[in-house]
Amino acid sequence: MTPPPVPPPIPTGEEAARKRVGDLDVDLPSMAAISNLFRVVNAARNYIERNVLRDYNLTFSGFTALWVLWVMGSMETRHLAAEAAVTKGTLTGILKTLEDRDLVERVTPEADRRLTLVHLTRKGERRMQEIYPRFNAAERDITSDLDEQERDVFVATLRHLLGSIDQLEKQQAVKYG
Amino acid sequence: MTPPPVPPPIPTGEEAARKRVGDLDVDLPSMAAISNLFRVVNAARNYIERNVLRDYNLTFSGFTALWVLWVMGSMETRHLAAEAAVTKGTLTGILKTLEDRDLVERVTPEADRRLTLVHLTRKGERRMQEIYPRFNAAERDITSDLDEQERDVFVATLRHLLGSIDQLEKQQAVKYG
DNA sequence: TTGCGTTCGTTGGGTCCCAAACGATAGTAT
DNA sequence: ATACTATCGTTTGGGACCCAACGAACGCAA
Repeated sequence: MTPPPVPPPIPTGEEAARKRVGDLDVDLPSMAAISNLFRVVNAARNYIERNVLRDYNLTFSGFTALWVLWVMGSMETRHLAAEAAVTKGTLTGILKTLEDRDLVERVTPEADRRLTLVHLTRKGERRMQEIYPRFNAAERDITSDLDEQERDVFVATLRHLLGSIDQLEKQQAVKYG
Repeated sequence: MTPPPVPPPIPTGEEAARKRVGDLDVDLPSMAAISNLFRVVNAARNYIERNVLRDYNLTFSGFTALWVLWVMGSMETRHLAAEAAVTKGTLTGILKTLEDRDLVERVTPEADRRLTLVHLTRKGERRMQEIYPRFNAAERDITSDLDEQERDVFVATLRHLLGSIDQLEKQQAVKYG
């Protein structure tokens, strides 16, 4: 179906960037890696939002919260925030939106009244069963042009990077903690 | 310290995700690729914001706009928006912030008074010369654990994905355009 | 020249996002 | 009991973000 055999295009601006910083002491390969990383995520996010989430009036963040609850089950706010990679304050707003739409519910456990337990409602559960196949189809669309090996290597590198950044954060924590 | 919590602090969730969707007809490798992709970008963005941009009171978006102007020179709003991967409306706000700080300036060309030309001020130029080396150092931090080959393969795959998503968008455009 | 479709940047409304401050609650040491 | 301290989720304030709607400006044709 797709004709173009291989050579991946160099994104607009990469050339200009090379020229501009040519004089300075700049590591070009890491610049290419990070800037293209952000480009890909922006494009992927837009694609998924427009082709899937839009139909359910969900933001990417809202979907992420639902997904975490769906996969891992009911959990406390702070853990959900960590899993969804947002602050507690942000999550409060996201949950408010989702709760207004009856997709999640908050419960205060009597054992410790500081906590808030969040869980999917029936409606939220049904909604996820409806959405996730389409979400995954979009994920497949995006990666379907990679062969099996390229895809596996890609995932391995992503995990590698996650580990590296985690190490960096820990070093910072030691310095300033 | 925290007593043993009811929902265990889950490391990554990849395992849980596999279990949860195990019954459904789901493509697990593409799920791993996309979800880890977003994880990495969240982590990288946080690292850069906290360790570099924070010192200059700049958001990631603000920096991106400055960077595009720095690398590619003065340009019209709609092009800047496209390069920075935000909508025109969003850019209006970003530019307002940057202009309030005298980092950029807006000029209406007489030839076509609908347009707005944006360029870096002297201060903006100096600021970028100051920031970019540190920004690039952070990029290097993040990728420094990859060997040369792994890094190059990674960049090639990112370009590959960019091309794929671009194709997908074009197909949508044909469908609905 | 008057009208009309198009192309700009901006505005408005709702959501998201963070950091910091806050109030309620819980645990512990006086 | 009375403080002190730590830990929750929420609130607040400023910015970012999208989309849809808007008005100004343009270009062209009747």
